[in-house]
Amino acid sequence: MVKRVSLKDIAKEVGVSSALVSYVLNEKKTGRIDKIVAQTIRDTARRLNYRTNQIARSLKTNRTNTIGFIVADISNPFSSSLARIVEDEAAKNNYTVLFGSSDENALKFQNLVEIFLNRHVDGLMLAPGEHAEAQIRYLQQQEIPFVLIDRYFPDIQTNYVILDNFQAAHTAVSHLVNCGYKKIGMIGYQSSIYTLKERTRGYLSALESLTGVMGNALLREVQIDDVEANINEVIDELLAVDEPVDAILFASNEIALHGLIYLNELKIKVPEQLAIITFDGLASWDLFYAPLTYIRQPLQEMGELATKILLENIENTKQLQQFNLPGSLIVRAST
Amino acid sequence: MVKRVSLKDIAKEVGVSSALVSYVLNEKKTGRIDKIVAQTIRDTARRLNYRTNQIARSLKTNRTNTIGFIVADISNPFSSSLARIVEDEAAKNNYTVLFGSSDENALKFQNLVEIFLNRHVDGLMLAPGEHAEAQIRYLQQQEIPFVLIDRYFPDIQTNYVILDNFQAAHTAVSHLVNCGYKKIGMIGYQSSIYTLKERTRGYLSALESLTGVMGNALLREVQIDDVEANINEVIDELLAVDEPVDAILFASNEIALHGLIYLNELKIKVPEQLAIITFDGLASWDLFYAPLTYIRQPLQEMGELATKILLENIENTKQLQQFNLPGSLIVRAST
DNA sequence: TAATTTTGTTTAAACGATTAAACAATTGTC
DNA sequence: GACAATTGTTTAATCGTTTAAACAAAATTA
Repeated sequence: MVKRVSLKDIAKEVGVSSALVSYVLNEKKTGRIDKIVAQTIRDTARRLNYRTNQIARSLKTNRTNTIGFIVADISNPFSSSLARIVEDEAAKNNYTVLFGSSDENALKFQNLVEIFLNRHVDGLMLAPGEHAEAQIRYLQQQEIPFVLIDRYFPDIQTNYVILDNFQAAHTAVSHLVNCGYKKIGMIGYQSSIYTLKERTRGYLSALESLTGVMGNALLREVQIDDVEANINEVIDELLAVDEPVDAILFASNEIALHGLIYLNELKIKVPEQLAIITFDGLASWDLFYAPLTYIRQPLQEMGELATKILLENIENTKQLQQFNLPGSLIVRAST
Repeated sequence: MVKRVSLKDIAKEVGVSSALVSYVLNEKKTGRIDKIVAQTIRDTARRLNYRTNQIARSLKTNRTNTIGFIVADISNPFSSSLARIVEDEAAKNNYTVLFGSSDENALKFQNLVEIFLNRHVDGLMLAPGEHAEAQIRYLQQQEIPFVLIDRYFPDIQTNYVILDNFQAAHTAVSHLVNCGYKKIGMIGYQSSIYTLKERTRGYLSALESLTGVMGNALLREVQIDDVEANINEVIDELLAVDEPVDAILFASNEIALHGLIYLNELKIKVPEQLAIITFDGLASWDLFYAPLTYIRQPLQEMGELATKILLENIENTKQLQQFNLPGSLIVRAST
């Protein structure tokens, strides 16, 4: 690689000290520096195609202008859309984002945190999976700025931005009840992640208060790290019985995707035979003959807000900020 | 933030010089260092939870163990799948990947390259859009290791890994002809990107050689940065005429997605009225009542190969490596 | 036993920036 | 004209590593 131009190279070329070059290029002490000298320095920097060595700067300033973002699964549109929003928002503030995907694997999550800390990110944005509590506590203890997104731990006081999952599930069930569906099932995740648990809690609570049905006879769960493993099976459990459900709430785009594929196979008619409602919008919902009714998460707002909170925490330690954002019900053809 | 433990802290604790600590932790001069001292150093490092300051190391070694990857659009599953593959492959070799999404915007692409170079990435993996030639030439001139993926410039001698787009399009058309379709249209991108042009060239060439049809009367193009802008219009041009096409080749998952949504609106029957074939697999193709026949790109191989080439180029400058990988035809219900 | 080699460790410079403090030259004040 | 204030610039230390070179002590050789 060609040797890069340093402050010293510019200084030598112009005939001044490198300190002066630094002051000029960083626009410090602007009042005191000779205008002509300053302009010469700027011109020379441009001519030599000078580019700040961020590594050296970071070493001195102890700031990298970098944030680390660990999503649950980068190949899920929920994560990748969020990734883009956060990247754009960070870029506006002169920050670069390092991404990592934990794939719902606690060890991978931990390794990514390690890697990011080694690289001295200024802060972390995290969508933590199961068994990440210790890691989160460690970050707190080290006073490393971070914000949780999409997921959080009720037992740990942290910054977070999440969907109000309880309310969202409640809204979904309430909509199905209003449409006249009587036997409403749900397929959620078999996971201890609190925000996901809130979805099933919202479902159960709504069922009870709106239809008087108690218990979770119609609730089924799939593996979070391998939805396809038992999705068909649980759908069969809800449908291939004497009194099948007449509506299903899917707890995520991923569950809905694989669920619908199986419903296609079964040639179930939506919404005549079975109504469908799901969490998360997806462009491809419109590929299905009955475009899905869904709970829209305010991704843009979540991403912007989480970035804002994180950057504020990096700049100066602030009060805890916790946001439960409302989802919105988008009614379409499947209910 | 809590002050972090440095080599010096360990050295003080153990009562040796920080050089010795460095040698031990990096396993250099292993033969000469006293085994007991070495073990004490390792134990102390662990006890104090020492973590290398990569910033300082990078400044000295001029290596960051980081690569920058600029994709065309991180929210497209093609890009995000590739991103995950490259991330995993890089991690195996102890590299971290910085991602950026150019969104087919030459300026954004340029800015991302700048940002990555400022951060001293050791190399770049790029899916360049239009007007990126100058930038690529600059990288060459600066002798910065890089590899192009998915796209390349025939006029510039670089490392690249791409799909054999000409052959893939040829295969697609050939399949349609074999199925008995007579009037085969294509919707591609209105773009000068060479690998995309190759798709239309493959289509035209196959049409000519297999059916004797010359010219591009049935070829339509949509905007690459806004597919939805005119996709409906061009579909109308192919269908709402006296002799409509009986098959369409879509040049990407994105075009196919929006195309199918419109076909759903039009209540066109696939494949009875119209056969569909597309580039790129997508889990959601199965949401469509007639799961799509498609050209599968060897993503895993592309990602692994490109990473391997890039890392080889970082370690030591190697011969140019150029790969045109074959796609595979996955025949399903839409043709 | 003196000279040499080996072993174990330290010293010190370097990477490229930032920045407080020092300094010289000029300008202003009384 | 002496002193102070301002202006413009440089000096030098520092961030936390790496690593060649130096060095002292112990072991080996002659």
